[in-house]
Amino acid sequence: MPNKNRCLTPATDEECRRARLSLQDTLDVVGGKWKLVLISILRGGKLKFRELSREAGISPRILSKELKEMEINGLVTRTVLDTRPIMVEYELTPYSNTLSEVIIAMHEWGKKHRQKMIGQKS
Amino acid sequence: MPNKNRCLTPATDEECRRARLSLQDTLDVVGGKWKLVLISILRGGKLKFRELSREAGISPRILSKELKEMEINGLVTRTVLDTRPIMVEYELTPYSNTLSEVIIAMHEWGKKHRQKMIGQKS
DNA sequence: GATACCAGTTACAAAAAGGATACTATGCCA
DNA sequence: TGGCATAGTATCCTTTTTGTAACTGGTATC
Repeated sequence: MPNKNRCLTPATDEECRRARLSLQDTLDVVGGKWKLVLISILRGGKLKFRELSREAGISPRILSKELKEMEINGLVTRTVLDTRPIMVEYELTPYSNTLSEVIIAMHEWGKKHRQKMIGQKS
Repeated sequence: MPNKNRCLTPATDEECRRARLSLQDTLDVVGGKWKLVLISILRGGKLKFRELSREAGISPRILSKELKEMEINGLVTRTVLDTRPIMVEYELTPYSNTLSEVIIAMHEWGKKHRQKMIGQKS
């Protein structure tokens, strides 16, 4: 029996609207081209600004902007090291681990999708 | 003992690179402002062009473009109904269900993140 | 014939994102 | 003093994305 409202999991239109808002909240925080990629990279351990820039292939200007936003949202910490020359380490916060499921789900899907695409070629 | 490579789950740098590529593949297909939102809406059942436009609050121009890309990627089907005036229904494909985990993970995270943000206000 | 509905498209404008390059400031080393 | 490395910033420009408004074409209705 088909359901009248616009969602499967939620029971009411109101819950449905809220579910969509949640999705959009997530997209506001980790949407865009870089944030999830940066988190994915940092899951391997803290990195310095330059290293991160090289690793991700992202220009310093954009990287700086992304990291600031991620710091505001509590996803990374910024630590200035007392070295010469000064270096800055970026590290994921424990809170960022709550995104694991999202990232892993996207890893998995991308892998399967690529296999599907390759299969279709022949 | 800290690991030398840049990932936790994968064992080698090569696997790590591939994991990141998978993530980026996924972002290529469902990244951007609208695609996951549209899928989320369509999970409640097929909708006509206008309905979808109103429901998502997206202009016809963008909606048309997004739907074309999603059709190419095998995520939605487009069916012209023989009605006056002609209407077109968009429906998720079975393949799009493979994105469930991604969407649900993002729903959940957005919900929790919002609660965290509200908690921090006080 | 005027009006209204549907599914889009077209043309134009605005905004956001991204990239390249050069630059600041600090301090080491030779 | 000059050269190098670090972490960014500043400036300029191009590309991409998004939005608005008007419009096409087909059909029904008043």
